Amino acid sequence: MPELPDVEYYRIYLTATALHKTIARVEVRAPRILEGVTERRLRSVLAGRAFQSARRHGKYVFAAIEGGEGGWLVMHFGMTGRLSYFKDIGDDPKHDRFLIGFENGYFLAFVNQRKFGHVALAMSPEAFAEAKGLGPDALSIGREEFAVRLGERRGGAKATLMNQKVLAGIGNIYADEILFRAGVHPKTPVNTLDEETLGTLHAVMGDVLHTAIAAKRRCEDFPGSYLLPHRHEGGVCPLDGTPLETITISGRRTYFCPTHQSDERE
DNA sequence: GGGTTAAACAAAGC
DNA sequence: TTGTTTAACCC
Repeated sequence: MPELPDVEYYRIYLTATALHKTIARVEVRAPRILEGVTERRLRSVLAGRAFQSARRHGKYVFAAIEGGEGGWLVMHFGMTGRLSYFKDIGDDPKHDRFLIGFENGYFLAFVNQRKFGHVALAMSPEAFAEAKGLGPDALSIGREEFAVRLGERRGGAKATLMNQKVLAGIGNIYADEILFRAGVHPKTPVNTLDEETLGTLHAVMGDVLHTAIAAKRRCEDFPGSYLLPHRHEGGVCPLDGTPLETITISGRRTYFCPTHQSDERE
């Protein structure tokens, strides 16, 4: 579930709550989520330091560690996850897998019910993205580069949008939303899209992501014309009431409107 | 061989 | 329920 807009919200949340506060303790409650780092190492890197700033690339949040050797804490939320800043350790959220305690007595928890998330360390967001082979962030990529990167692919539109190596940040939900608003069938091979459609797709992607980030901060308040609120069993197209169709793409449930997203392969 | 896709996997709640 | 990894597939 946490795709770019959700993760951007976590970045903002971390920035608002956890910067410039000296870290007093670190506790890993589910070692499984650690990726290439031990609890002992995390402690030695974080204890006595503070986070300086936070960034995001795709579905990853990075928190800069000031002082010491520097470096960045990296978090990925998997299917289910969020951050929670709270005061009383007795009020710790369910499924908190990684806890950072500050000297002011507050805690920042990495909440991850299904433990599909990851916590890691990196030299920089750039180095991490490079090592992972991530494409440019979906919110920063320009129209030109977007068109070039998609143009050289031959996969379906949805699969390509979700491919983190092509561009980073789009998942199942927002891929459906973007294609719906752009009127593109999810299986359309991207290398058959003309320049104009690619431009539309890029513009729509930016609109959808910005709208979603704003909606996250206003408690799931999405425009009625969006596919998202109708993306369920028996849902209908918000534009004309056509029953939405569902297909499976790469094992993912895909919702689309058969009248507004024509199949260009035919 | 490289790009693409389907299948397998991770964990927990219902 | 979904993102990532792995295996199998296709020019």
